[in-house]
Amino acid sequence: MNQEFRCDCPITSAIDVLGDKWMLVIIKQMLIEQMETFKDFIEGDEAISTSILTTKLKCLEHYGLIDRKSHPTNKKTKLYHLTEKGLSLTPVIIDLAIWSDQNLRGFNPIMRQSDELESMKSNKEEFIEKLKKNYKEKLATTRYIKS
Amino acid sequence: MNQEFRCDCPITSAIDVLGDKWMLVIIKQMLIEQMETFKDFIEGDEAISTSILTTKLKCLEHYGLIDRKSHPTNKKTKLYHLTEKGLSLTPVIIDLAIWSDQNLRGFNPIMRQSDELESMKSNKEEFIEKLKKNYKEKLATTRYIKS
DNA sequence: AAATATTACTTTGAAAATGCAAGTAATAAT
DNA sequence: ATTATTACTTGCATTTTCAAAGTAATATTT
Repeated sequence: MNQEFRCDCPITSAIDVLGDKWMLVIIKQMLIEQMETFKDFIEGDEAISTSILTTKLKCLEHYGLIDRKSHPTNKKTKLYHLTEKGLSLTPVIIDLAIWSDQNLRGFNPIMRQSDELESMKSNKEEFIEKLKKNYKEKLATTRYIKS
Repeated sequence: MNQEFRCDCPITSAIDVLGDKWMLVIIKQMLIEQMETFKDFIEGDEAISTSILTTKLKCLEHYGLIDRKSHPTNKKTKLYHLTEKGLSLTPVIIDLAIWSDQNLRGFNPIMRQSDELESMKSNKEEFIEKLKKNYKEKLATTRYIKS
């Protein structure tokens, strides 16, 4: 978060913020896997450690990609949700999914197959809009009921 | 390049390969700034060090995103070029450019303005195809003439 | 032909980022 | 009242990054 940017290139600046092992993974977990609490992330397949999670959540908040609210009924739980700025990374996430499906299967044999990949490829823009709409709707209704 | 992948998620796998400060920067430098030699990268605005450059070029080659050829007339120069696999990251690069332009200007005040950004946003698919075509055409003709 | 410069590296060691394990404070459940 | 859960923090080890110096092959200059 200090000495933030290497140069004046917009692409490099994006990588200065998002280019590490965790920032985009956390955004993906929120957008696609509906994760919203500290516990959700800790228990995720990617197995992030608590210290890094704390650091990265603060960084995501610093750049305005997520917000952090108290749970309405459980005071010890914090809820992390994507902001519009965070949601606007959906195209990047989807492009990475498509690219990975087409170019990384030979390197990661256990990579899972998704039924959504065909729809992603053929109607990318539509898929992106659906994902974003879906996220916002779930936010507006029943998200934190599990806790 | 060892213990490569965290889990079976395609998006996380893409980040396992591309999620660092350099992999996508180098691909951008090749695609947009027509860099192709070791020296080109060393002298770039991002100021990569020689040891990291060596490591990252090897990694990019390992995943088949670039290839490495001898210069046809200068034997001490190696030429690094994007493969089809590498070129297929163009959508990711463009999405990052658009996102950065819209969301990071407040954090990096020196970020440069590009005339191409409007065209990127309004005709994304077309812009991507043009960039790729352009890259291939330059490769086929006059690239390494400067050396 | 000899000396110098260039290119693409490798090596070394220090600094920074990552990550594990243990601990803590506030709240909730039993 | 005791135990469990959640969201952290702290300390330390490991891994990654990276600057500086060195090297080997080739090219250029004198």
